[in-house]
Parts: sequence; structure tokens; C-alpha cells
Amino acid sequence: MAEKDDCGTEAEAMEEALRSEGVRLTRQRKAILQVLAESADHPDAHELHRRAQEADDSVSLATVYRTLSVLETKGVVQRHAFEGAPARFETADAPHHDHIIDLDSREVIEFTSPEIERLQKEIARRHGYEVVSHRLELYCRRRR
Amino acid sequence: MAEKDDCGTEAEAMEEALRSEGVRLTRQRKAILQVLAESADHPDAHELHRRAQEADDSVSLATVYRTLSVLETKGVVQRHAFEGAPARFETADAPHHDHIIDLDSREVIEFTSPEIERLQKEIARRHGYEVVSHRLELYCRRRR
DNA sequence: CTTTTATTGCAACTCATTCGCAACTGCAGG
DNA sequence: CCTGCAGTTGCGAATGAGTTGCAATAAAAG
Repeated sequence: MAEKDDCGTEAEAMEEALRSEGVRLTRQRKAILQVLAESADHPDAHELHRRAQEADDSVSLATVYRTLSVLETKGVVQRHAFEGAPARFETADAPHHDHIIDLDSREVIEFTSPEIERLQKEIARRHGYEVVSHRLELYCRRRR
Repeated sequence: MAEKDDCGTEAEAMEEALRSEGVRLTRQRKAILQVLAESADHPDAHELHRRAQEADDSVSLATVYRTLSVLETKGVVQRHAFEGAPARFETADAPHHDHIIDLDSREVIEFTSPEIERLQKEIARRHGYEVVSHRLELYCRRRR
């Protein structure tokens, strides 16, 4: 099916990017990359560990954390620390976006707003700053 | 001096608000409220503990945390968990605002943007949600 | 295949924050 | 002013996410 093909492709693309950065591709890292590519939700480290172990039960939690750090510094994944919960991860394939967090289901919805982005830069400039990174999260509930 | 008077007033206002909520005003809580009222920066729990102990060295860290929880649920203080750092606190006297965090000095600058606020609500609505709370933080560096 | 050196699993550790519990203390009522 | 007791406290132990030291292992270069 198409999704699986895409994920395979995405995992390969990430592996390629890492190889060219001189990152050694171990069995464990491949498993983690595969899981990340297949995950449309935003899993946390424990969930990724659980999923990665299905493919290779030798993967330890420590390695999941270490791998996520490497992938983050290489720009392959993004880490999001939402309010009062362990950090969650997603592949960094899509361009920048912000998040709506459904307070009831904990589901995460992505959105972008060039307008808000522009306003942020302008506010920073007014205060003599330039934006290095930002965090915009809307904690929401479904409207009745 | 004026500032001290204001702080005294602010601490009293908070005490009053708490009393009317049926919160017992202990020596330790008064010390913590006083410190919070005097703090223009955004101290974390350990810093508040250090400052509160100057007035009353019996204040324990556990009590600082417990008091901050009470004050937060009573709407008297606000907790902010910025990236990769312990939570920081401020009195909830001023109306809602967002934050610029100076990555070099860790200083916090407050700002508001009704325009961004409006856009957030609109985005949430477009996705079938209503905003319960949000978090907007700009991690910045001074412009050269 | 061997070597070199990054990576791994494990268990022990850190750090912010919370909790159990016995001792203590505001404060409502005498 | 004095009492009683439910709400609070200090202490130390516990928790939970995330990190780290170390000896064993395994990519990848030759």
C-alpha cells in the first residue's frame, strides 16, 4: 500500500541523510527510524521504545533517548515538550508548524500561520531581539 | 519607598484573596507571598526557596512547591515551564501576556499581542476547537 | 577477516517535583 | 486567653523523565 511505501522511502531518506553526516547505522537506529517514519501521531520516548521493540526487541530505552538526541541535532526529528507531559517526537520532513493539543484525547494537530509568524518577528524586533526559535501551542477542547 | 509599598500592598491583596478562599495563612505562606510580590523577575522554585528563607529560614522546599500549587489553583500565581529549565513563577496580577526568553541571559520579557491572540482563536475555530489556554514563547538573542 | 572506534545494554545516577507521615499550628469557638 | 482539630509543615524517601559510566559489541574502513 501507498503509506507503507512512503514510510519506507522516508526512512531511507533519513538513513541517507545520516550516512552522509557520518552517523553509523546500527540495527537499533534503523528500527527507530522505521518506527518514526511510520508514526503519524507524536509518540513519546517510551512509546517509540515499545514500537521499536516490536521490530527488534534488543532496543533499549537508553538507546532510544540517545538516538533521538542524535537525530535531533542532525535535524532529522523534532522534539516537542508539551505542558505536563514527557517530550514527544516527529520526523522533521514537513516544514515548520505549530500545534493544537486536544486536552481530552491528547491528540496533536499541526497548523501554520504565516501571519502569526510575521507578528512574532516584528514583536521581537521591537524589543531589540531576533527570534532564534519559538513555541506556540494551543491547548484546546472540541467545540460543542 | 514606593516599590516596597506596592509590594506590601500586593502581598496583602493576595493574602486577602486567599483568606476569602479559605486558605490558611501560615508564617511560611506569608513569607512566600512576600517574596513573590517583591520579585519582578521570574524566579524558579529553588530561587524562591532561597529568598523566602531570608525572611523565615524554616521554610522548606517542599512547602514552596506545595504553596505554589495552591496559589496557582487559586489563580494568584502563574507557572511557566520554559524549554529545558525548571518552572518559573510570577504573580498573576497583570493581565495575560506571552514571553520573550533571552537565550543568553535567561531574562524574561513580557509582551502582548491582541492580533496574535485573535488569530489563535480563529485557527482553533477553523479546526473545530476552542482555546482553553495557550503558550507562546519566543526564544531570542539580542540583535547586533 | 581484522582493526578501529562508535554504539549498545545495563544499572546507577541526576534533577525537578511529589508524597507519606508524625509533629505542629492557624483560627473558629469557648 | 485557651482549646481542639483539620489543614500545614519539615523531613526524608519516592517518583519519573532523561542521562551517563562502563565493559561488551558491532559498524565500517582497510
